[in-house]
Amino acid sequence: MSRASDTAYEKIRSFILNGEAHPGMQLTEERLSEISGVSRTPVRDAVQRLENEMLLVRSASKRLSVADWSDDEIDEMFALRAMLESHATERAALRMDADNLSRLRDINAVLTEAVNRAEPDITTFLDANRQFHDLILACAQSPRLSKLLPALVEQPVVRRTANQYSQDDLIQSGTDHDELIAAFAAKDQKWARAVMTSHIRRAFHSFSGATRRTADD
Amino acid sequence: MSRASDTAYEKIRSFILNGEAHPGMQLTEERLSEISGVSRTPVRDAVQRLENEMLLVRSASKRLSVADWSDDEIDEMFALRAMLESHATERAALRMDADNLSRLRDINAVLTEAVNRAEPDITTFLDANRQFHDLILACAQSPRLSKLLPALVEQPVVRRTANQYSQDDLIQSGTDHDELIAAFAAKDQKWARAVMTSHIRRAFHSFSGATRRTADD
DNA sequence: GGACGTTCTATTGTATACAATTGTACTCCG
DNA sequence: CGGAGTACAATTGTATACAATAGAACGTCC
Repeated sequence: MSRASDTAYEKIRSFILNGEAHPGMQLTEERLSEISGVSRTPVRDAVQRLENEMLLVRSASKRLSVADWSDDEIDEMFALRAMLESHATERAALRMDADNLSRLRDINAVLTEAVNRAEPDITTFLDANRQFHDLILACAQSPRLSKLLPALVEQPVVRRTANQYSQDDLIQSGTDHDELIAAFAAKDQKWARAVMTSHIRRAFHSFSGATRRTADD
Repeated sequence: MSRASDTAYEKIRSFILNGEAHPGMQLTEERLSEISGVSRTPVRDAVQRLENEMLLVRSASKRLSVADWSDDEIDEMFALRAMLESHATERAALRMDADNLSRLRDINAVLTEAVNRAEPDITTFLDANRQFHDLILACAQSPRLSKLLPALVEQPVVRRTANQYSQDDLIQSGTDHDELIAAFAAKDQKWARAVMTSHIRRAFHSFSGATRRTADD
């Protein structure tokens, strides 16, 4: 989109994700306009986008507030993401070419290096991880998927997940990616799909295992 | 959303769907503002929604045009819809209560009556069909799905599909719904899912069989 | 005559002012 | 003292005017 609209989107998004806003917190468009430094018009564009990603919700009558996700909703998000991203992977396996395959290898080399240090570099991991998944999505060549998936790969969850990861988990991520690359190289759609599914399901359990300490523990 | 914004959405949508606009046709915001009778501000809201549904696309540099779907994109849409709606059905099967079950029965009674006439009433069929699927989606109780699915159930395709249907196809739709109701009554998630999947896949083949006559005919 | 650059026009993007709606607090009556 | 009604405040929705940008058309220079 446009410049001011984009900066508004970025600013508001990071305002929400960097913990400056707590779930359920009410926000007026004017407040968001102050935060992002642009007028309400581009703010409204940004807000609509964030509503689609369900980072913001329009409560009762048109009042905006920061979304508060229930455990069930987060579970659902992982389930949907697993479904759609596995589907994307299956498509990508069919359409993968040598160039993109080698790009995937390069990206994962960076990722692997970052997590194998004595002190893993989470930021680099997150960045490379996103690049990796984005490239697969691009290779799937499905405009629909490209529109739907990003709304499911919410940073808050991904980030919290990564922070919960042990170093072994992080390294396993790199290994999963290696196997995906192998599946792509073999043009084996089913294999690729299966690896992606377990990759995401593991992330899910890592996340929910680390954050759900409801009754016991 | 708001009043003007909604009327803009409706007007533009029907402008596109009722064949007044041809795929690829360029549209300015001002033109859309004339069509819908409101100013550009609410038009832009509506446009953003229609972009999400991919009825409109922002070409090259910010110019709006009516979407033109390739065969591959339509295939993909059915595939995604089958996936997500089957998932919704599985969730709904778990959460279905007696009230909603009886509502489904009522809706399908209307549908069945409409398609069993000498001259099937397509409009009533479409309306009842939409209500049926919407209610299942509501019973799935997943805000995410409720946000994602509608963008995949584009009227243009559904409508064209229905028009391609033979009367037997229409009647079969009602029968599918009956079986779904039975699966819900039995609280059998897998059964419900399977019926929904084949319900949508059949619609897909009915559609693509009737409309894909690329080389011949 | 063709290609590049420049001006002009069409279109989108942004800000601001105003209208409509919703929430809130206060008062007045029972 | 409580509740309904009403005025006021806060917030969202809409219109319009203006700014920025992309496209097209024209002219000039080689």
